[in-house]
Amino acid sequence: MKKTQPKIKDVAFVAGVSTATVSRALTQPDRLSAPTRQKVFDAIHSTGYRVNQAARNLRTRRAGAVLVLVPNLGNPFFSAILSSINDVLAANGYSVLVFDSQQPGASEHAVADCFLNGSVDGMITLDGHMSDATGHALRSTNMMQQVVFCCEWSDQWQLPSIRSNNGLGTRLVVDHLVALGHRRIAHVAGPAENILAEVRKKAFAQRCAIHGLDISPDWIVEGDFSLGAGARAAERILALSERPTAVFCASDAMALSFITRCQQLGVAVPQDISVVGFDDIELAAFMEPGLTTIRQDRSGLGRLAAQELLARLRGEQKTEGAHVIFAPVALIERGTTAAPP
Amino acid sequence: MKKTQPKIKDVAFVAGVSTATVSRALTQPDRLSAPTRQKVFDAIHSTGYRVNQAARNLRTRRAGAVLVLVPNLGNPFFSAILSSINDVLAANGYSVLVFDSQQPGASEHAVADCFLNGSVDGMITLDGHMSDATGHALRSTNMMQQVVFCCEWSDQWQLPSIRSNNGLGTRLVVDHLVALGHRRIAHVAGPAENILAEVRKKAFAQRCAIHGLDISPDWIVEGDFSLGAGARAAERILALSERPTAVFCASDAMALSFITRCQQLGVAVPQDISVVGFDDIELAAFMEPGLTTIRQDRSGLGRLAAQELLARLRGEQKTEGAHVIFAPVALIERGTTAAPP
DNA sequence: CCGCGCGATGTAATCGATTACAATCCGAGA
DNA sequence: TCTCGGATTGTAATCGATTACATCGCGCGG
Repeated sequence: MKKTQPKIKDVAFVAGVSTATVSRALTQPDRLSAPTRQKVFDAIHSTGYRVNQAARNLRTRRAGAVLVLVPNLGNPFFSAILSSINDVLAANGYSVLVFDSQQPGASEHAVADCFLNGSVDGMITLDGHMSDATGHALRSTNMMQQVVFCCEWSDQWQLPSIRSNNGLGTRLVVDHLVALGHRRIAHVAGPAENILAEVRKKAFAQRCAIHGLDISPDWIVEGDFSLGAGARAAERILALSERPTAVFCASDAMALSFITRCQQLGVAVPQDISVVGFDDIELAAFMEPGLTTIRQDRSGLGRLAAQELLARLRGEQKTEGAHVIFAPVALIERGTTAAPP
Repeated sequence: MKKTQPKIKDVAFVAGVSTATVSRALTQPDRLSAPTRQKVFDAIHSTGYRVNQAARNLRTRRAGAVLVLVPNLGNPFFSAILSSINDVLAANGYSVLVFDSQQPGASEHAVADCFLNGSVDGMITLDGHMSDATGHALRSTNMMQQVVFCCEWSDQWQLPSIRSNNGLGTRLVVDHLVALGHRRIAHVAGPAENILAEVRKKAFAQRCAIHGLDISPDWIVEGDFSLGAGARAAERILALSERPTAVFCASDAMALSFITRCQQLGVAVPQDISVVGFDDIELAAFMEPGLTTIRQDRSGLGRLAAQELLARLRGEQKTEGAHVIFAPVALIERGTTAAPP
């Protein structure tokens, strides 16, 4: 049993060639004659050689890793996206380093400790927030070219962004409810500072206006995408004197707990009130009644983001600045919407 | 604006010291005199210096990264654990590299490509399966010392393992149901080859026997922890001529869809049938009725696993071989259990 | 006053792979 | 026959930090 890992020199010795030849066999096999290549591969197998990544990284000034910033890793919506990002990057020889950006100061830290010291080649962030400090640090090291937003984004930084068509999704919701006959529609929004919350809220207001609906300010409730927020919103909305007949929740999690709270308060869904979510998490199909919602193509979002980043890492980025790709959305009609009472 | 990142040599020049001194300021500040240390830190700030990880890794033969193998990244149960693993490791200067072990051949690949070439220092696996090839590869490179199981485990490899007290959790479930008066209890198990499924199923049978319950083989249904499996199990169990009055599902996801399917088939929970889950995912508290279940300390599991690994990376492992730590579980009584009809 | 020991710092070897440049060989064309 | 070009392979510099060892200076006991 060997004490130490074999190095390229050992392989070269066994194969009877130089270290340069071994290295070339690894990185550009075409440049070697067939017999030499074979000798080297045999030697690699017989010695059990493995390239030392640290050495390779040092020399090539690459890291072979990508940072993925996730706001709240525990949220299943994000982890599905992470999963598909991981698949694509792994298939292309990149490792995925994850960081939870909700950790206090984690985002700064992650960027500082991983990006600037060269331990990652690029970054995909699912978090639309990017502090000035982080942004400037990235810019000053020319790393801005290797950052891609996914799902969320920030208008402050001109960066490529893969996102669902939130405007369309919202319009589909409003149109669906209006078609059913609803004219009093509430909206449980995401947190105020969130770009998705903002876009969906604005699209909701616009679409309602187009249909000539009169939306009371009381019907717009701010949430935070979480389960708890849906329940709280239900209490507020059901307590209103002029109660809406339908609710558009900006996330499935909120829609879910909204419905639960309605049931607990003796309000039937969809008979008394219709509810629509956003995301189409797996559970939406497995509740009773099934949740009517907007499907986001989570694996597509992750895949596209990973591919966009890969293209940039290869130096193929066509467009400079912001390059926005919209992933498709679709209305999935299930059982939580019906005609108003 | 600088073209290139400053290196240690540049800092040394600015500070008027040698590179060795700068390096020492970074890694063992105590060994420097106060004024020198100050000079170096000033120079580091003024140059904007960042250590090059690849170079450091090469020299120190460390990677500063840990691999986490997750079966199905999209599963929120795992992502919560991943999140706490991440917190602990990040706080200790390690990056977290994730891999989805469900990718075909990914597990082998991940270990081969990351572990053996030195790009990670250790591994936490949430997947109880470890192929012979992987295990032997780890052993042959002395990497076995730096592997920790979390949640799931394998008896084949004598490795430290952090797990919930599955036996106790299962006993709590059975005792609870028996105390309510149930004597005909079904079990929706996990997949056959899964260690958690096996342990819970066995504990279930044993505890039922202790209570003198006669469990029909028809009442033991194999699932796979997923939402779909719960619905299918419900169909099978409700169709039985001799129907059980309570069901213990090996995961909350299965319990949830089991209940949904019951409702769809006109069977009331808990009036007609009681249901208990396992995990206590966040949603369990937000459904109606609330899901009675066994709480697993997900963040504790992740934290303990990370700490165990850190101890081993520091070379502090006390015990050789298998070191099992049990995380506490607790019965959370909500609304899906009641006395039998 | 000498020399020992210790703390602080510098010099240079080292980690292991990549790659610019040089050397060699071989066949084709003049 | 000689030269030129291309394909193949070797030599050695290089990436940037760490650290063994050497050096220096200083205080203190003998």
